[in-house]
Amino acid sequence: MKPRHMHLTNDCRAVSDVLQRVGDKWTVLVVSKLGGGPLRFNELRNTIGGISQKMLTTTLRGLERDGFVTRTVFPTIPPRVDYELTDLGRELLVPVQALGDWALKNIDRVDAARARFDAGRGP
Amino acid sequence: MKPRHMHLTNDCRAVSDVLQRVGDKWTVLVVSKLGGGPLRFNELRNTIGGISQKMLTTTLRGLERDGFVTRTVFPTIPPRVDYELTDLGRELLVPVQALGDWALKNIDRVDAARARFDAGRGP
DNA sequence: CCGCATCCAACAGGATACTG
DNA sequence: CAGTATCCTGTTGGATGCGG
Repeated sequence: MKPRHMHLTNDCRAVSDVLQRVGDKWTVLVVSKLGGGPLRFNELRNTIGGISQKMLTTTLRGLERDGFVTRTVFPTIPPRVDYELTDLGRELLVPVQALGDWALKNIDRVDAARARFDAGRGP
Repeated sequence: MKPRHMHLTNDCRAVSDVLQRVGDKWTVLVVSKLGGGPLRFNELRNTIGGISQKMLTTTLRGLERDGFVTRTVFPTIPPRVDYELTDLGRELLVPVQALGDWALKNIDRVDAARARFDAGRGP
């Protein structure tokens, strides 16, 4: 006998799940780089700049697990691994970019608010 | 002599700034509750459920600093504090809810991908 | 009622060194 | 080249107690 509000808590889980993935330090950057087409591990590493090997691996594993990117290994020597957005990943990019665009358009207002807030505190 | 790419790094800062705020544990929940109108501190605390006093305070301060909510103190005894979305806050809600809706619509696909991924690893 | 201060556990994330 | 393993740090967030 499932409570009728079950879907509510579940929905919250779903939403904050996605939001936290989007909010972590590198995911959005990686996904948007992959938006231009498939890239190899080190191509990603270089075009991003500042990301550690560990975090790139971790981020990509998470994205792969959630079905946002595919990982293709070419068994050559030296090895070569391509990462590419799935359909799901490209669809995610739409609302995420909308949010990004909003951020760009309104960052000045946010910065102004911060300056105002900090001014009323420090001195 | 500012480098011509300056705005690029700045843009990144702006975007990841907003994304991290949105991605933290409670911000979106708080903002969406406030979407229905102003609420007092403990009203928020109760309708959310599971948030600690400390985190609610921290979250609200951050939102206030960034200009997303206003904080109104009524100097009564006992004190009463109302929080309300600003115009900026309400505008933020638009792309954020779009992302939330996307999450709800696609959570099944994500869960399926996770199940597939985990199945191919454990045994 | 509102919120700050403190302590503490858990985790995110960076640097480095080592493998196939 | 593309990882895995290890260590170490800062930050996040929960619990509790005090104060206006």
